[in-house]
Amino acid sequence: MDPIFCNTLSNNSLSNNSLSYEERHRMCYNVRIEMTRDEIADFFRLDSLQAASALPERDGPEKRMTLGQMLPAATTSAGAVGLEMLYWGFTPSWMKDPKGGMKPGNARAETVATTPMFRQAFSQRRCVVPANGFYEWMGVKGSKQLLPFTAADLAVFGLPGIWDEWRMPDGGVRRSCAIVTCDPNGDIRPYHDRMPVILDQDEARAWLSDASPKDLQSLLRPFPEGALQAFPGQAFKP
DNA sequence: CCAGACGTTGTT
DNA sequence: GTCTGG
DNA sequence: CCAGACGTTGTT
DNA sequence: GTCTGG
Repeated sequence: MDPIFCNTLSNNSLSNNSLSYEERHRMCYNVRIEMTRDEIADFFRLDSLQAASALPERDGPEKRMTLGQMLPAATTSAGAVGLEMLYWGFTPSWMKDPKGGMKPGNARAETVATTPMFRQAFSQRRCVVPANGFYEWMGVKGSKQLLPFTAADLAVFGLPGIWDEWRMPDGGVRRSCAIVTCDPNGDIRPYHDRMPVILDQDEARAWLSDASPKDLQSLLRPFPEGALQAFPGQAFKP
């Protein structure tokens, strides 16, 4: 059995940045990525050997991923879909010093195609992060908890994103991503005014294809109402 | 015209 | 790199 | 969420 | 007072 993904990827300097506790946890999306590499490969219809070579093994029990960590993602290179790890926090190629700079973890569906920061990535560098859940804040100020959601009919689903590559002075590169958000559906609206765009297998492939901007944009809509399940009994304090 | 921004979300 | 704000 | 702005024009 | 920017 393949190992399972975890929250903390040791030996990776990119995940070990200096975000404060507050900075890490005020971010909108807390994503659940708890699946085998085979399950990830299956979702993207890729060979499990490729997943095994591109993605690291688990090194801990955590499964809630947040900004500043490395995420498994499918990207397209020379027309072929492959897997890699991307830093969550979009770091544009023109950024002078990625430490402390602007590194958004989300891109709005309404603006991702046109806003200067994202436009080129939208047309040329799209990715999909596999997930099997996400979390929304629940409760009153002072005692908020993270409420888990899953997609009723999708054990694994895809979170569309965009990525860019930042060249380090020493010649190394950091590939990073942002995940696309949209209006909430009726399941999420009680908790938040945004939600991640959620794609099934076919839609994920379409997002990774060279589809027209119009067709790409049409993928970025709220998940059908009633298709998400909340698990209040599993809510937790981070 | 040039300097500076360029993004998202919102809690312990 | 490209747009915007002063 | 809080601090700070809140107006206009626009160059050698 | 209300909007915007961070």
